[in-house]
Amino acid sequence: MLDTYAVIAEPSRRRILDRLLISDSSVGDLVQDLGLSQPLVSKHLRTLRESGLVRVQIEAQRRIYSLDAGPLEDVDEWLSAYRAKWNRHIDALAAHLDQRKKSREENGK
Amino acid sequence: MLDTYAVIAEPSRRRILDRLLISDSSVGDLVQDLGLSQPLVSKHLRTLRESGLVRVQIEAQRRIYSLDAGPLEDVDEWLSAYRAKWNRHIDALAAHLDQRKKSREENGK
DNA sequence: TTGTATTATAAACTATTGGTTATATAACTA
DNA sequence: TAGTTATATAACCAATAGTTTATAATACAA
Repeated sequence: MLDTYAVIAEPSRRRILDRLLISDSSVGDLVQDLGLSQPLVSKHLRTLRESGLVRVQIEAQRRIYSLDAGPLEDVDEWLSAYRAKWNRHIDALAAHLDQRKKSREENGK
Repeated sequence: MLDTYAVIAEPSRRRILDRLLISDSSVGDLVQDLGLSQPLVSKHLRTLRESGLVRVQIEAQRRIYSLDAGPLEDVDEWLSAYRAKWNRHIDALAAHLDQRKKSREENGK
């Protein structure tokens, strides 16, 4: 079984998740909207199901899939340690631009 | 070339990033601290370098690697759309617990 | 220059995975 | 019941990726 990181590494699976973010949908809906083959969608849905990112609800012959964002929280938590870093990056950029601006102003003086 | 999602899907690479979060370090440092083979570390560092997540600084025979969290911002942005969902999940849980508490209080009354 | 450290690269192997095609399963419909 | 719709599964293929072993490249030290 794939962990959450591996599951979201696959572009088609992210597209499926993004689609389910809009609304619950059947396999057929996903096939239509994403332009993927039905077996492929079913296969991706299986791994999404097994990793706990989606839930199924049987409705006659259809399976209605819905999002469960829960597992993504782990990824978010891991990312949080890095958030400070790229903010620092932005801060550095801002300082740099600020410096340039200051220089220009002084030259224009 | 692997995209950011694929790069962080690999556990050893996440360990390398986590290590670089603490301090810049040479390849040898990483090999020691993570207990991975030197060629493996070098290979992972290559993909990390190519995806822009680390930077190298040559210092004599050593290569000092440092973190660049920038690319992780894309992942964070993608995740942000889902944040509301798991918050809703937490809200639902909170509401549930609240309900239980209320019930207990009423029973105790 | 010769030897030693440090790191990168090449080659090869194995396992895994995304994808397709074909088929089975199950529920609805006429 | 027979046919149709919706989905899952199996078998297979091609490509890729992680890992190891062996070797090359580069800089320092004696």
